Amino acid sequence: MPDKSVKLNNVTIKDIATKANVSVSTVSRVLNSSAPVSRSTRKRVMAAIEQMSFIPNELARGLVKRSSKSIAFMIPEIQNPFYPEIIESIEKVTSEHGFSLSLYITNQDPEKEKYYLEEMIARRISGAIIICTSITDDKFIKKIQERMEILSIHADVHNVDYIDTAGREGTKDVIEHLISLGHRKIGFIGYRFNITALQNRLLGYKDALTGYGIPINEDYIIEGLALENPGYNTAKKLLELKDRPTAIHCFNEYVAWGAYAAIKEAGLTIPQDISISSFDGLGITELLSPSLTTVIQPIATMGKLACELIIKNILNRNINIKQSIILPTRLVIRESTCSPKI
Amino acid sequence: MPDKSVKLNNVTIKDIATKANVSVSTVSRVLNSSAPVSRSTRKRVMAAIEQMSFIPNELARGLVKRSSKSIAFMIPEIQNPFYPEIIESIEKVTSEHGFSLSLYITNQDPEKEKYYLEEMIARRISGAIIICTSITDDKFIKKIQERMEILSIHADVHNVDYIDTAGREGTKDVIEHLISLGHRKIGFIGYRFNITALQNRLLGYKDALTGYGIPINEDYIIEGLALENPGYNTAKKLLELKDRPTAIHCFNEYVAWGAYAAIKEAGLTIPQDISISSFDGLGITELLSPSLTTVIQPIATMGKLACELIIKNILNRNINIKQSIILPTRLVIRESTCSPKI
DNA sequence: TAATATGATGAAAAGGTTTTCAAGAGGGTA
DNA sequence: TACCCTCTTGAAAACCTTTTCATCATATTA
Repeated sequence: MPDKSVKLNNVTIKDIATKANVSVSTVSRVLNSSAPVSRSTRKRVMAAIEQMSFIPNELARGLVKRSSKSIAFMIPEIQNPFYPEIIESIEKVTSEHGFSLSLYITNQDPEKEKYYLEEMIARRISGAIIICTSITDDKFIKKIQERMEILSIHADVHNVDYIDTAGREGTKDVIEHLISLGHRKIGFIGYRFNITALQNRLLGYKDALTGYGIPINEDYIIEGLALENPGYNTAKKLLELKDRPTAIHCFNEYVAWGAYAAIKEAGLTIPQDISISSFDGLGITELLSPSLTTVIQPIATMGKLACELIIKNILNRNINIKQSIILPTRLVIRESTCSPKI
Repeated sequence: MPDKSVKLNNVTIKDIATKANVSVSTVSRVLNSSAPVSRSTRKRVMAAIEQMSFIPNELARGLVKRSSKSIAFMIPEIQNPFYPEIIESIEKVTSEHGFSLSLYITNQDPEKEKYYLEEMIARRISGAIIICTSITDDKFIKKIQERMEILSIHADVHNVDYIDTAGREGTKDVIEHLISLGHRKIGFIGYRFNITALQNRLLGYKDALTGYGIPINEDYIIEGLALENPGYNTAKKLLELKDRPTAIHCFNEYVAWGAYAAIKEAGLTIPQDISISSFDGLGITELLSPSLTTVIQPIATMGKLACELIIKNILNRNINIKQSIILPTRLVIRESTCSPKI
């Protein structure tokens, strides 16, 4: 039987020092190039490291440095393909800078969010990027901030660095597009989480309608979605309305997919029978058919900026002023929207 | 201007000891319930902890415990929705057991894979789950194994715990289904990464054809896919063949989506003009239309088992025998397959 | 030549825990 | 009364680094 047994080989900086016949301080200097070391000693030390395949203990390092050189990303869920996409962009930056990336999935449970943030502090995580958080307890956040950098995406938290995309304006744009096509009965499908981004985009929806003097029909707006198959179930409901909308805008593309399924199942055709629009610009959505009219938010850029900013703050903890960055969106008109049937 | 300035408040076990008028050892005992402490002292200590909002330093803890109580998950990519799905199941288990989860994305670059594994050791990660690895260097793996638990998914690495699903059998099943419908010209679309799982499922494809005496047409098999839009581009190529297949099996569902797009773009209908089948059973795929005939592999179970097994091994490092678990798959016939036109 | 700067190195403290060992206080038993 | 146990606690070592301070040798400057 194959035996994967183990002898815990733990060579330390001390062993290297002994082998290279120098002090541990010198080894440390070689390791970190933190002070000049003569060419010959350096060579000896390097050789010892190589021979003993020494790997420095980051735990000990972090202990004295008071930081673990790692970033946490706290997300409500991961099934929505928006998250993998932004994770990818964040991971790229962390790995470039020698930070590791920890993932925390909260299901947007505020208790869990708080618990995780404290856990991050325990682990001396250097900084946390939180997205779509539901925490509103400013005092708590302030306490956390005393111990760790935080940056929030898609939710404007008091005194916390903030990155978002122009959800209100972007949504207004696409709704105006629908209106310009002749739609007056426009549905709005929200999302399972009650996040500020949702409220924000909903405002854009109302802006557009109001701007054109179209009364807001609350029956057309569905905010809190079911846990399973969000989008699918909601779209179904909208389709069952006596005076059903001729167009539906979906808060995000994950929801739009569900709507697509529901509409096809009902035997209706997009866009002839009903127009669909959405918000996100996910790579994967480009495979949808008919292609989806959507508001593209620069997801990768958002992740990249967020991560770069938090790393900058970590490396240079004296930047004390809250930063806010709102990135522009871009409407892309594709096949899923057209004028309503007369 | 809002000022988020900081005074690094770092209360330690020592401060608690002073405040509660006990020794640090006693505080530690309270913290870990590692030894009996009298009711009254415990109370005083707890009060001090509460009052000073003390959070123990996991770095220091990990240093003496020689482990950071964290699991790493190393994946080649994250765009394929298979990964979020398995991440979710793993995160559930890690968080239940008080482990944190670190994510490493390798793009299946063997150098990066090695680099990351060493980084994990530096960080005293307790265990690494690796999936679809391309590392074949047994010596290297053995060295890693001396320092950290490893478990491999979808790739059988020498002497490393191994979890997989029955890709060969599952693929054979679905190909036989296509054959039974009357298909003889069956394409196979692979994936962008050259992983053992791919070779494995390809064997199942060949098993089925051979079993029915159908000659294997190499033109119908495409293994190495382009980086962008895998599936889409490949399906296009297959459609352009003079004698094009009447059915296409896709290695995974991410690829199948691309194939759907290509086929619709070519003005063909699924399944009347061409049947499509795949492998995965992703939740998100249920939204595809027409619904996809697929081989369901128990992704969440796989992640859960993997994580539970590695945690068991971490907690109990004397299990020295390689474990292999192969989970069964299940064919689900839906709308995307039918008999070929005569 | 004397004073000073620079380069190379080591010793020891610090970072915050857990763990081992030792010891004191009571209670019970012979 | 003398001895042994158990319960509770503290002191100190260990975990593995980085960093500060000090020392010595050599090179530079006045």
